[in-house]
Amino acid sequence: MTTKRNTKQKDAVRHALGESVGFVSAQQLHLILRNHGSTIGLATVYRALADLAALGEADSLQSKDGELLYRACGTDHHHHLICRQCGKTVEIEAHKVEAWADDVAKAHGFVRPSHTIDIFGD
Amino acid sequence: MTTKRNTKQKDAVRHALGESVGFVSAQQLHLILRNHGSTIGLATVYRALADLAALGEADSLQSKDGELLYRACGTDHHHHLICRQCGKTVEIEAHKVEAWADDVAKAHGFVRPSHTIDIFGD
DNA sequence: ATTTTTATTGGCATTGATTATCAGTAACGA
DNA sequence: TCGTTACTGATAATCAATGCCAATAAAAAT
Repeated sequence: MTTKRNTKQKDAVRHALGESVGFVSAQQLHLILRNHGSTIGLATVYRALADLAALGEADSLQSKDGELLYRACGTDHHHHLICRQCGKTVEIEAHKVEAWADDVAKAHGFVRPSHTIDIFGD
Repeated sequence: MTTKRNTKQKDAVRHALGESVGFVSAQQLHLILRNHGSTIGLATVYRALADLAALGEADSLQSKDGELLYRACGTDHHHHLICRQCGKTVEIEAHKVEAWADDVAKAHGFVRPSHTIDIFGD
């Protein structure tokens, strides 16, 4: 079977993501890493971010124009309150709302419910 | 000042959107219209959809891969329960959740709160 | 430690959705 | 009807994201 390997590049992405405040795009992270002397490739940044997101180490959401943005996070599920202007982000708890979402899905016969809940303001 | 004009193309898009069940992309709508004999341009479909969305006549959301999807809708605010497989869509009411979202935003000093709440299942 | 295996990398080409450009067209008020 | 100018449609351009592939470097095996 295929086994994941730990590479310097993935660590670099993980670290850069941890240093960043708020959400960053793969392109931005790539630039940041290059500016810090790394020779990491753009495709690698995309792959690393996808892996981190799959592992639950990173959290992703889509910006208004469809760009995928990432942010380091714990493994607990949570949602965000995001400033439209400065990008400042606040993590929020939404247990009751999540339960509601699951109930609504089940009530309509849907299985494996998931949801996207994000709040924006200025 | 600039005045909006009513054109056959915009009407065609409005109509095709009304006929469609669930969410459709601009590309899909363009194909549908061409298959029905229209010579409408792709760019025009994009412009018409953006206008309709701005007017509140259409509702938009982003698919998992970043594609913008549109759907005709009334002016009342609502949310969606969407099947990941077939795209079937159910409109749902979420007054309590919307109130919660506004409260959370205000509690953190954010103004002009808006939100995106969508539920997915199979 | 050295060799072997193969997941991963990085540069580049490609895809695909969306937007910009621009000359020609048509909506709407005068 | 006429003139203004918003709108259209074809095409080119943009840009995030992915596919491709020879070269590299983790782990495992020796």
